[in-house]
Amino acid sequence: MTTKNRIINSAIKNFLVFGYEKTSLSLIASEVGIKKPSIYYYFKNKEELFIFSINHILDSVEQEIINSIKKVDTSKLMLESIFTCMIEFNSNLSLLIGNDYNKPINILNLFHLARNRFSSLSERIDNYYNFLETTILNIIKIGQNNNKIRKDLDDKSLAIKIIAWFEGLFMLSTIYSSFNINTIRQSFYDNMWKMISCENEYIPPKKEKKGFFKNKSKPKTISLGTKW
Amino acid sequence: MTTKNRIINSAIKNFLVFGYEKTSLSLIASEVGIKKPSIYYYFKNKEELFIFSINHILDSVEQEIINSIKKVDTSKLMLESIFTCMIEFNSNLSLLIGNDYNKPINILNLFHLARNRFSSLSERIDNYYNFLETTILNIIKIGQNNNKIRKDLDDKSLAIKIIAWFEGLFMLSTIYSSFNINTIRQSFYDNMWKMISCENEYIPPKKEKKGFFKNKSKPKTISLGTKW
DNA sequence: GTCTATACGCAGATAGAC
DNA sequence: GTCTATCTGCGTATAGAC
Repeated sequence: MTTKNRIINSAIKNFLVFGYEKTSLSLIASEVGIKKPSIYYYFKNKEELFIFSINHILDSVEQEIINSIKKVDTSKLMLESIFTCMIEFNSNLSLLIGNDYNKPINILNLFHLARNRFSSLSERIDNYYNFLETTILNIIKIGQNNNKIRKDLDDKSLAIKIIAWFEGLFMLSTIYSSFNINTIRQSFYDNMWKMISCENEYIPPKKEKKGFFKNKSKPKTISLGTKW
Repeated sequence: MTTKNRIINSAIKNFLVFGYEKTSLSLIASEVGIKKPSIYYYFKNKEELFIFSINHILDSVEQEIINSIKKVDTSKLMLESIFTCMIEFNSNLSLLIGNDYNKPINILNLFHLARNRFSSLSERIDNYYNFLETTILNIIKIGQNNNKIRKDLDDKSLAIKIIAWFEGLFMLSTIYSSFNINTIRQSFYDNMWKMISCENEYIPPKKEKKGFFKNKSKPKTISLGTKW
């Protein structure tokens, strides 16, 4: 592994854990086992190192998603493989960070900072989400054509919704300690599929008239009490 | 408005836009129209000011959610009012930031930083999500009892999923410029309700046998091509 | 390529006058 | 309560030797 690569690795690690400002070049240098001025031999400044790191992460995750989709051939499995891929990419980043840091990692955070600070990264991140959106949209269309995904759901807005769902889960797992993504990932995906797919076997309740929900009849008052 | 309140307002504003490190006390002071050492009269240090600000935000949003739920009486409207409340709280923060900054705000970012840095905030944020989770869970239970929300969806995991969904939308709107939350908020909610509610009028396709999806029969190969 | 030495600026924070 | 003046530390970045 070249010095340059070791610098990049350490940079990604520290940017993920501490953010941009709090990551110091001295820290990166000491982790790599060189002195601070040596970093300037490879990168013009901190900004260039950061931009390089983020681009590197985005290139990798896009490539992994493309590869993983190719291995399966149903819309259900394709969506699942994107989901798995995103989770595993996250896990790999966690691994990169190592056991020393047991703080949750949050790549979205870094993306947000990257966007605000550097316009070139703003474009790159848009490209990434554009790629995700188009990919998922196409999978949905295939699923709808094959009668596997509900046609009453608008494809375009469903695509965005799925992305938001995935990202929201990652986000939540880093800011809500009671929530562990690994314990629910399978049930989450199954449940999501249940909602969007034609395999839905829900049988409407028989005690209510079918028109009930459409009427503007005043529903029973539901006490929210103080219990919760 | 007291000096202390003006400091807090400016602090929230700057922490939201620039994050913790990049927000300097000199900047806050100059915005408020005082000198830096005056801040130390009200707050022990930068850390205390930050912790105070985050607690202030969380208290406000919790209160707004509690108030907004009380005004409606069906599970559909309750969920919708939580969603609306979260969106409006976000808009209010945008307003606070003012037109000068047209960068998207992202409160989740700040929560993540807060968690990692200060353990008292870590607890406070957990409390907030616990509150959200319990509130939504109870609404779901009411909805399921009244045959308005699908009973084949697990209530507890649905609650988490809804939170992830909302937060994911906010997150996405700040890191994906093609996506504007305001243009899709109503269709998003309607669509979500379509997925979780008993009002689902989806009719399974007639050309396929019902057992088709359950068989492990090899599906047609779907070419992903290079077009996308 | 990697180092030592060092410039420079700005951050958080304090002392003490008014 | 608010200020001026000042301390201290650490960050990015550069010059130039080896």
